[in-house]
Amino acid sequence: MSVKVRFAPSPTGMLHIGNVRTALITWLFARNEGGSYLLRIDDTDKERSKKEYELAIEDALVWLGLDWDEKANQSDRMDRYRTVIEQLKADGRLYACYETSDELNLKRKSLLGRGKPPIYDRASLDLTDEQKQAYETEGRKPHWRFKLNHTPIIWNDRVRGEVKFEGALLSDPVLIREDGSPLYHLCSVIDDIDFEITDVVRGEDHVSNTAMHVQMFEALGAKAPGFAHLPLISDAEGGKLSKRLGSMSIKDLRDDENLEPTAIASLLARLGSSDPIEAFSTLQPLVDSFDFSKFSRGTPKFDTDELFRLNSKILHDMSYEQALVSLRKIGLNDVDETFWNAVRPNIERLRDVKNWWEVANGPVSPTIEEPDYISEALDLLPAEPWDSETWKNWTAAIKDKTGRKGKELFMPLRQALTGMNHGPELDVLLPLIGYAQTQKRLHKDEAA
RNA sequence: GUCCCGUUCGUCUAGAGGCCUAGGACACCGCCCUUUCACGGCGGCAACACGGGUUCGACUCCCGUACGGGACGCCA
Repeated sequence: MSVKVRFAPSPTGMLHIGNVRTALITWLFARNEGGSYLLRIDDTDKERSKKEYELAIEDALVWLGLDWDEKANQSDRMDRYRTVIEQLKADGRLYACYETSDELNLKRKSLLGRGKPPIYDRASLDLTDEQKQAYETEGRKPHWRFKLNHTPIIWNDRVRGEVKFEGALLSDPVLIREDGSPLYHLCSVIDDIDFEITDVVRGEDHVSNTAMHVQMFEALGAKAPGFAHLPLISDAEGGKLSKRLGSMSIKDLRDDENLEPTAIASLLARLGSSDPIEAFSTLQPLVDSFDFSKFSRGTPKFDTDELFRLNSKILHDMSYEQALVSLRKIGLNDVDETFWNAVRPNIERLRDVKNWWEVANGPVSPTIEEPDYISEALDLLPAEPWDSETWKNWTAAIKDKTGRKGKELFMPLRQALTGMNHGPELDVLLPLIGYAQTQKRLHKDEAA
């Protein structure tokens, strides 16, 4: 049977680095297996779900190159959930509870205070019809819990191996709110059944949920899918991802940091796996090499510096054809192949091309520390026309005249011409700057 | 607090009792290339958390300690 997976974000905010990782790895798995990918929008929380976030999520996935074969919104499936709810009630797997949130909080605190795990005590399970009636007349509405079997729960996880849970150590999950709306656990399991999901890929923060879900699949007469729980990633300091990175949305990385989507994918696809982290300009090699068994169970550190390194590398190797669309997007319509090839080894982000474009087309503030030397150089500046040999001829002449060589010879010229002490090869750059501007920049007093 | 998971070079990891004087990748450092910087090529530095067992032998198995992560919602 071919694999079918889903990525199920809730549209309550921008995708952040952790979400993207799950989305990517799930996708890589599907594509590697030749399976299909469902984008499922978990928008059952009406309060927090927003259409704009849903669109932003889709936008981000498209940008990253993660295409989906099918899309569904949980908000469109409420009727189906209601049907299942009735079935579960009829089967006696759901029971009505009347505690308020405050009462439950109190119970949890008290349990915690006594050094016990805060597991729901099932007090409502023993309510008589009369007692329930009394609550109802009091104006209380029930929320409903799924009655877990107190038996061991075992599954074979693609990442964690055999995972064992004791049913008795889990709280009966609330599946239906007081207002009658279904909660995540219920919707997720029903959808996984209805959409015939073969493998659930998610973060390890879900392992205990999975234990409950396994019993829910059974209760609904379905075979549980396979599971893969990835370790969460932490930030470079080893702390929780939330500090800075948790708020680092994919939008920030794209718009503010100007990163290439493949840089992000290159890092997230391999971080925590035994494959080396390499800069890839397409997703295909990541698809081809994907294997859950390569992932370890430890929590890897996500380092943004690594992201920037990969980004530089990808840019350095990027062909003009590949860069073209992005260059247009940031308004660099006149950059031609010669210019691109000249500057790409010197950029870290695509928009750095702008800086070099300004260096070539002025104005710049030249740095002139040795006016006498620069003025000698100016005297030797060849007449037009200029070509790729001009720089070589010019510097050879300067070398003869001044006896300088190496860094002494070149650096002052670079600084005077570009205002910087690093940059593209000057034999390429010089003709792009042109005679007129070169002459201006070598005049120490006139900012050109 | 309880339960689960983890701990090998700075980082991501290989390692499933003798193959390990612990391998790779990235970073770092050095050299080379380039009559400059960067790019590129080559090389070097660098780790088994700690303490007990088990064993002829432990990075590998067991127990404990420490540290880190996760879970314990009418969020997903």
